[in-house]
Amino acid sequence: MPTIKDVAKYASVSVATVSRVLNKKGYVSKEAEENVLKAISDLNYKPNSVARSLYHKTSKMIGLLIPDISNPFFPELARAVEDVALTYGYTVVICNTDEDIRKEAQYLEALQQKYIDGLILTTNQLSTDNYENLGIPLVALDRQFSNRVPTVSSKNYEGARKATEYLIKNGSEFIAHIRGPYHVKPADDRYRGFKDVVEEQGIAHIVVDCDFTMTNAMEVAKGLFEKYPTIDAVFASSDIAAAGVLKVAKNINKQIPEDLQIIGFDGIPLGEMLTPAITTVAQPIYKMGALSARLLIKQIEKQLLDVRNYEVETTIQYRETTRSDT
Amino acid sequence: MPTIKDVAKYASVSVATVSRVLNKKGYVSKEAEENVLKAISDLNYKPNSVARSLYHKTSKMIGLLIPDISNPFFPELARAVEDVALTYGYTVVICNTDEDIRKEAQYLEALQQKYIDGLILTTNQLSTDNYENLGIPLVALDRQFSNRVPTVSSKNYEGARKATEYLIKNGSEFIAHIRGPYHVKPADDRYRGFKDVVEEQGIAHIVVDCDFTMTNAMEVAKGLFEKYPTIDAVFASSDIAAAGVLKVAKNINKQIPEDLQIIGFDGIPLGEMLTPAITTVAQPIYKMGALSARLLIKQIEKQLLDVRNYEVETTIQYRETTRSDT
DNA sequence: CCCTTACCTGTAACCCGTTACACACACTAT
DNA sequence: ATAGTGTGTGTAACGGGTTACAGGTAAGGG
Repeated sequence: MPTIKDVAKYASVSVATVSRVLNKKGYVSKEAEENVLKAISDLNYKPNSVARSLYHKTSKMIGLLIPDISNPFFPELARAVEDVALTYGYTVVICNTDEDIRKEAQYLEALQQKYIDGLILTTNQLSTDNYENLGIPLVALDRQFSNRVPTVSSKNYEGARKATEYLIKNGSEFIAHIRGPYHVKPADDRYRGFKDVVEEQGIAHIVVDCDFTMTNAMEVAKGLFEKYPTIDAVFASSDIAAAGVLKVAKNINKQIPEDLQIIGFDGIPLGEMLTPAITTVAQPIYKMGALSARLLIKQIEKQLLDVRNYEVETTIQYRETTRSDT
Repeated sequence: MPTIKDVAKYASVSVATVSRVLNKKGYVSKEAEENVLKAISDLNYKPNSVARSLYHKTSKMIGLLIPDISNPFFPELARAVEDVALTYGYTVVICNTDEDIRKEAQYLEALQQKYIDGLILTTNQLSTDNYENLGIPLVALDRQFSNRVPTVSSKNYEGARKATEYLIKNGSEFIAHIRGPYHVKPADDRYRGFKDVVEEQGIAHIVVDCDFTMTNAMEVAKGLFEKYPTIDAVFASSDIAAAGVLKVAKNINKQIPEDLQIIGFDGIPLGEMLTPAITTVAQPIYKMGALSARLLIKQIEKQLLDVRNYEVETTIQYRETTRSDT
């Protein structure tokens, strides 16, 4: 690979002139510029971005910390981040943290040593300081953890309310909520939305815990239906959980949506692939990912943020696991 | 962030000594070592990997070029690559190429400029030279493209044969094959496996094309069932396609597996989530990803490869879209 | 004709590690 | 006493860019 020195020699100028041409900075005569340009193309010269990084202390790389790319919620998010990053000339480093504090710390250290330009966080096991001390721009995606960090999330509370109200409107009288993990903000908000509505309207209800896996959701659902056979609707905190509920319900021959309504949350593609397709409170996942990437890059490029916190709308996707459809 | 000079000053030694301690190379007295170690921990010094990269022309980063992370086949692969990479101290840069020649070229250039240490390729739009000219270790994953490049793939031809034979054994007499894109080697091999079996056994069959999306699969399946209502089995080249077929079949009230058997290929988690769960020719996806990462890192670290090409076994996951189950 | 200003260019320091090389010392072998 | 080996340490060049600074030329104004 040719270096800037080779180009300089070939074009009979100094490296400074080459650099000036490359960066379109400072004065360069037309003649010199042409020579340099020709040298660059003749030698097929590509500036070395590591050397640039070293000097500028930036890397044109951003990190995306997610719990697990194989959780179907994240690929679309990652895709959006990557798409936006690419258009601005950034590359994305994906880090699966498994919500493990040690892996997270390990990644943070590695990324910092590489002069990573910014971080999108959908995970926050470490204390806030650990992130802020990195001294680089951050965006919290889906989960918020500090009011100093710009955040992109969706209206989880409202979405949960809408879902619950919809189930009730369709005639359900005993609703189960399968909630997500406790330390996760969206799961808490969805739970609150559910609880507030059922309590306001005096509807019989039950809440059970579940992690992010479908296997767990199936176990939980099985136990639920055995213990409370009269449950006539389930609001699941994720589409994965809803899919698990659906599978169990079909196995025990419940008619969907006649005997049991199911509504999920997230709006992942899986929901539509199932039969019956799952009604869900959809978040604009791609949009959230893209938005957070833009928000991050804006910070990196020292632009002022007009809005620091985005709460995007959720919309109910009316599909086949709920009755009536308006 | 402290630099090696700060550490040297604090420990009253030269930077060379600090470097020697860091890399455990050359002679260092016990006393000096202790001082340096103390300085490192007192100052919380972390060596700057960009500077290291510049000198060593390596980056401890590997690139993973995939068509699209939101295609459910890839997250598990990416996850495996990332897990292995992490244990060897590498970070992974994910590149969604969309099978687009220009995006691929753009990534290749960016990665090369960053001194990327190696590449795992599941995509090959560019000509072989473009990859080999990078002068870095490569691994072809899922698709092979040159006998100079170590490859990890699964026995697509055999898997397809097994699937087709299984459908026939279960009594199907008119089998459709929904094949994948033409330029993709695994799709071709699966097609050949299917064709050879139906021709050997003189079974009525039809082959139709389809891309990687479920929407397309649904369109294709709809057309197929309208035109050939007597089709009694479908072998789809991917689980996504199989899911599309299943959905269409259920919509037109075909009894699965009584009226119609469906078998997919890949073994993505989705297959199990559906009801009925899709019988599929499963590839050990995680294993393939992990294997290719190890293969790549071995090359990067100049170890000799005892085996250069891995063809992993496929296994039929007997589930609910096929009859009998042995 | 002198001074200012715009334009153009090169030298060298800098970013932060790594390592070749030189030098110094202690000890053994001859 | 002298050469040779193993230790221990520092200086400086290097990797490949960027840029402050110095210095040079030409044009325009007074």
